[in-house]
Amino acid sequence: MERYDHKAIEQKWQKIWEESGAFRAEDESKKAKEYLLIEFPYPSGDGLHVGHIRSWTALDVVARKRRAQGKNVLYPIGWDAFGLPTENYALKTGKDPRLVTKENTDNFRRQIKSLGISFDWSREVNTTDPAYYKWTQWIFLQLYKKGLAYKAKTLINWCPTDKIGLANEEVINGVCERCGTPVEKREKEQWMLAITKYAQRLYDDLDTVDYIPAAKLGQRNWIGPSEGAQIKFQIANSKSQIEVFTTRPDTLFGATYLVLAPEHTLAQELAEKAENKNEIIRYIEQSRKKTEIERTTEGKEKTGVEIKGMKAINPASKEEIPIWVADYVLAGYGTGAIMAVPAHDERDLAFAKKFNLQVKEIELEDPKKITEKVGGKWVTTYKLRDWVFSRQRYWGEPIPMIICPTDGWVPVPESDLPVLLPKVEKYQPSEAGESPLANIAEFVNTTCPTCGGPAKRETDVMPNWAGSSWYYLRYCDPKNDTEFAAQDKLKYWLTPPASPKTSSRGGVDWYNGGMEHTTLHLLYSRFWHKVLFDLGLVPTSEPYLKRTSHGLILAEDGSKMSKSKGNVINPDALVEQVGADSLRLFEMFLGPFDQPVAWNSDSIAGVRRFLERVWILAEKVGEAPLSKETETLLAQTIDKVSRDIDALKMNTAVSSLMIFLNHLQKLESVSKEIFKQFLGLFAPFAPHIAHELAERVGFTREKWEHWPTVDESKLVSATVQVAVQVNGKVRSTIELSPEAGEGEALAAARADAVVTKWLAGADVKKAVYVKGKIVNFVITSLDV
RNA sequence: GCCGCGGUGGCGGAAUUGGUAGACGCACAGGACUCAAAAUCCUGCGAUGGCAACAUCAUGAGAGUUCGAUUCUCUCCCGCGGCACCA
Repeated sequence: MERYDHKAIEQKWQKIWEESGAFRAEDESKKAKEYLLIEFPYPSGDGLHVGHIRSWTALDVVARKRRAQGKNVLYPIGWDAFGLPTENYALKTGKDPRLVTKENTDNFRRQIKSLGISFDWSREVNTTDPAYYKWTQWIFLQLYKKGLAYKAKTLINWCPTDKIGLANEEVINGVCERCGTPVEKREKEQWMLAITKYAQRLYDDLDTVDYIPAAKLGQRNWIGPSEGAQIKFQIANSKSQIEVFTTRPDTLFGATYLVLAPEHTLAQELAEKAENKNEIIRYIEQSRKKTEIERTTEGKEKTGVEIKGMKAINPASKEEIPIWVADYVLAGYGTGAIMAVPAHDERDLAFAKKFNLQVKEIELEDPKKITEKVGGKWVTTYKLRDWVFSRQRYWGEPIPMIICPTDGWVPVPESDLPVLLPKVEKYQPSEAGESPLANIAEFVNTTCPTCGGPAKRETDVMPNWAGSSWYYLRYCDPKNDTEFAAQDKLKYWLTPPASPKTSSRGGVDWYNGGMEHTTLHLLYSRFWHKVLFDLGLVPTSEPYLKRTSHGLILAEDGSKMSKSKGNVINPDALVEQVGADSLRLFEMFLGPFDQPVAWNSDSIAGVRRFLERVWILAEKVGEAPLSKETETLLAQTIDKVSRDIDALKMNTAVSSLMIFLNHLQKLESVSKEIFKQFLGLFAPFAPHIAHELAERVGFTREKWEHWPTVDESKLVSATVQVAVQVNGKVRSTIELSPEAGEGEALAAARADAVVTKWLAGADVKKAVYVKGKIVNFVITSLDV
């Protein structure tokens, strides 16, 4: 047999798989379906990251195993291609983002194909494709029609030099990433999505899905419901009232001052009548200029200013208390105003101490009774805020709205979708900081769909989160140009076959992605899905049944891989040198899948050697007797590998394949049956070499491409080793039948020569036997 | 500061409900093969003492529960990730 030539073998099988459409999911199938999903990548100019390979290979192993188990598997791939890096590259070079995206996706596609990952390429989607974003826009219109999209003023990061709105990511230590100018806050009318209307359902329905605990907890903390009271404080000698939110109405008697957030509208209004008007206005302006990062780097030192000449009345004690403005109170949470109880709150205490405010010790009231007594409301508030959906940028989906002087905001008629993103000369925003689209008269000027008069298009585009909030739906029916996906196809791919017709439980069977996406992306996507569910457009109330996460791959020194640090591993070179199968196996063997690992090329040699030993083993395949030992080890290996794959414990799955190979290698010859079963287990990890060997040994596809089953009767070996402890320390081991009872075990243990020595002249106070595991004698030693 | 996840040989890591700590792999050392080298194969490989049998110690540190703790509880230290004045 010639030596193992990974290049020839991998190219050969990749061609066969491509030409035969081996991994195409069938929309109509008698087989049970299985929908496996990875987070579709952003096609960056850096090319494929070794971290992509880790996560996609793991689900590829699952996909190949499920197919071998007779499932109709959907394992799709696409591109989340709108976004900042491509746009910034266009800003710098003037190159059309469409072109850059094409180049990058071509490169990614080539790289992924060279790894033999069993994606269904016939369903490839791209968020920047008008045939795709037509439906992203269409979903936005449904949100608008349901009253879930609205315009509101918000503060954005603004670079006065570049005249551009910045993402948080582009603000480094309070200055613009590009030019170093201090970033300001600027008020801007933006499209908002009312995700908070779904807060409680997004919270409660986590009980119906199977996410890793950290992901559920992340979502719950982000939504952050808290129960409490809204209580109105009358301002003395005025008609105005300040409404506060508190989780501790029981401490109402101890409220010795009120605090307004600087952004609170009342702060401005009350300042007008205050004795220290200018001081207050200055404070409000200062805190507005501060970026969030500045606020946080200031540490815990509290700042604030009293509204002088004005008092509020504590509705419980009827005492007059001072009113302050301070930026430790956030406008976006609760009512933007708090009652401060220094005796019961650390932050209030710190503030009170700094400004010499009264600290009043009190007896606690019943929270609900006191709330009712002072005319307050019992409410649930959430940390979750509505989703800012506008970007004053170019490389995103145009928001399909038109503003008409007579009719106001009017949605673009569905028949006119998609609103195409026009080509532009310059990717710079307009002088006023609007999207570059605002510079294109042909785009902006249009007619009102309602009155037919002249009107203007919205020039904001959507954030990247838009296209990724529903892509898993498009995979079910990616070519459909009359609906985002046909109902029967959604039903087939999202509904568990066994579930009752009335059940809305279902979704993608298994979604794996990065820990960094378990809050925002998952939450946004769940929100859109629930809206579509309410409209009767998807069959399930949740998008994903199961969610797992992978750990990052770091550079050898434990830092993040990045182009600027020059520590990025290029998978192309490894595929060339050792082959895709070695690289796949190596990444699976690297360490626990859900934990971060540092890259260490040293041990690639080990998995490459493993593949070569499998290659050589094929020469020994023939007629061979089957020993009890081999039978048991086979059963144990099937059992272990099967369970490990389903739990994503890929490193130990590979290790048990190695143990089995080590055993087979010692045999004179290996029976065809054993080798076939070994290949079955091995194929999902190293598919190319497995198929090649199967062909060479003469297995037809029907004969070997199915998942081996465990013969339970073979799983247990005839004897087990049982450790014998004396006072908790292992002194000897004995061979026992796994069924041996306590009497038999203790007798055998006492008969052991070493144990006899340890027990000589001692009182056995207690003897413990755990079946098949351990014997422990507790003795009082006479030596002491 | 809060939340989450981790800390085990020279290195990556393994250890079903508490039950023989170090599987598997890397590196290293010795041997076989070879004129030689590479590759491959065999053997060894936590630390300390001992020729050895063996003994003692050892899973970040310290305590606790238990016949028995890497695993459970408490306190503390360190690393990584996320959030951050959330009332």
